[in-house]
Amino acid sequence: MPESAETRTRGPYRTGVRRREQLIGIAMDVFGEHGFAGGSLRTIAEQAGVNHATLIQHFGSKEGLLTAVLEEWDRRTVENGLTDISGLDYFRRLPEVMAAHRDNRGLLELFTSIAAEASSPAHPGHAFITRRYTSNLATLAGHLQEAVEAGDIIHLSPAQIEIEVRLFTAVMDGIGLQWLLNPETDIHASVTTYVERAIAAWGRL
Amino acid sequence: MPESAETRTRGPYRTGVRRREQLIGIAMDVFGEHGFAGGSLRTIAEQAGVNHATLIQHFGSKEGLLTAVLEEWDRRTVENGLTDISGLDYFRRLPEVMAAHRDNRGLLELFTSIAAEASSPAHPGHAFITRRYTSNLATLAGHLQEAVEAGDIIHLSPAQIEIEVRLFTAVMDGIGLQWLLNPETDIHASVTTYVERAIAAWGRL
DNA sequence: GTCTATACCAGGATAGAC
DNA sequence: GTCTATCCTGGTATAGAC
Repeated sequence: MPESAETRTRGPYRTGVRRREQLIGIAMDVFGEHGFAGGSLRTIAEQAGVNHATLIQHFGSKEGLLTAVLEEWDRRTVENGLTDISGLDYFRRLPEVMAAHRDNRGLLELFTSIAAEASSPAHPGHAFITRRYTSNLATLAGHLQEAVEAGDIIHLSPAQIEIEVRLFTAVMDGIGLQWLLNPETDIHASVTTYVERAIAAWGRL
Repeated sequence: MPESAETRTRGPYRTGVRRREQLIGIAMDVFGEHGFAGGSLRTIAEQAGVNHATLIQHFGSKEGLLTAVLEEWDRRTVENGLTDISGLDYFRRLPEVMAAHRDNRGLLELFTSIAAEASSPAHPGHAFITRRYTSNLATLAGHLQEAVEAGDIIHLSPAQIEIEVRLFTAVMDGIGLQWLLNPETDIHASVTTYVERAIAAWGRL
């Protein structure tokens, strides 16, 4: 096509970017419902109205699609607030964050099943998941340390802090799973009970 | 042990029963490592030295094999003690039960990934998992109610009891997952901290 | 740059032979 | 009981159409 002098950046790849987002969204649903290994490229492609080869074309492989989905999930959940909250308030807000999963069941299904599936080091998502957990635990530990330094709670050793943030994470993961298994589960009540009890314990440990 | 010579239990299915147990054991490892969808019948069959069609013959389908594996897992974990323990002592023993997972990583991997994957009602293991959770929650609730009636702890409403047993279950599931992702995780320390804190709270809620 | 058609191989399931 | 042969689905790779 070497003829026109003015090569405008006319939108050919707008379609591609949009298509990519659409495919990631659908893949999120399918992986969420059937797990990574259980959700097929052909199913995702069919729901998107494209050929399954298009998925490979865009993401290189099924694993590449998974990575894209996990990154999108990461982006969405990190953005969901709590950026300007710190110290004890961060923990006090967690019940709301958890309750928000009610509106994103697919996302929670996806992350829960991938997290469990990727516990095996051979899984394509293993690195992503371990990084995510390490980072989350560190964030929580930072806020807890901050609360200690602000004098809001008693002193906690690094080992104690690690135990505390692991328990918080466990409660959120575990209650999330129970809600997936039984939507009658009252996420907010359980997590609130835990948060209040933990903060009370930190005051008189 | 001589028994009635009348019972026509001739040898042929001794092999079958033993083979079946062997296959379940291998399937447990493979599913534990690659997940249900990720572990192939051919891999399991190869490790057992039989043809993959033999697996279908014994268990009807891959799903049937999964069910057999889950039931075996159920049998093993239910049997692992705690049958004659009740009330508050039941909760005090949970850290040991959790710590025992260290010797059965494959089983914990299997159950954790299936539990998450099976949160979707369409999954073959959904019925098993929801039944298991319902039953476990009921068992825990029974022991907690017993502790209330024995006067070991303050009165708890049914709603409060549900919250408490869900939190216990969440902690065990969540800490188990974190240990799978990072074997350095100190399961016993975390769960012990939680148990002590919960029991303390039940004394002065 | 985006998409399709097609071929290839692994894996689940079935039927029938030994 | 176990195997072989066969069928269908699904992940991957390539060629070529717009």
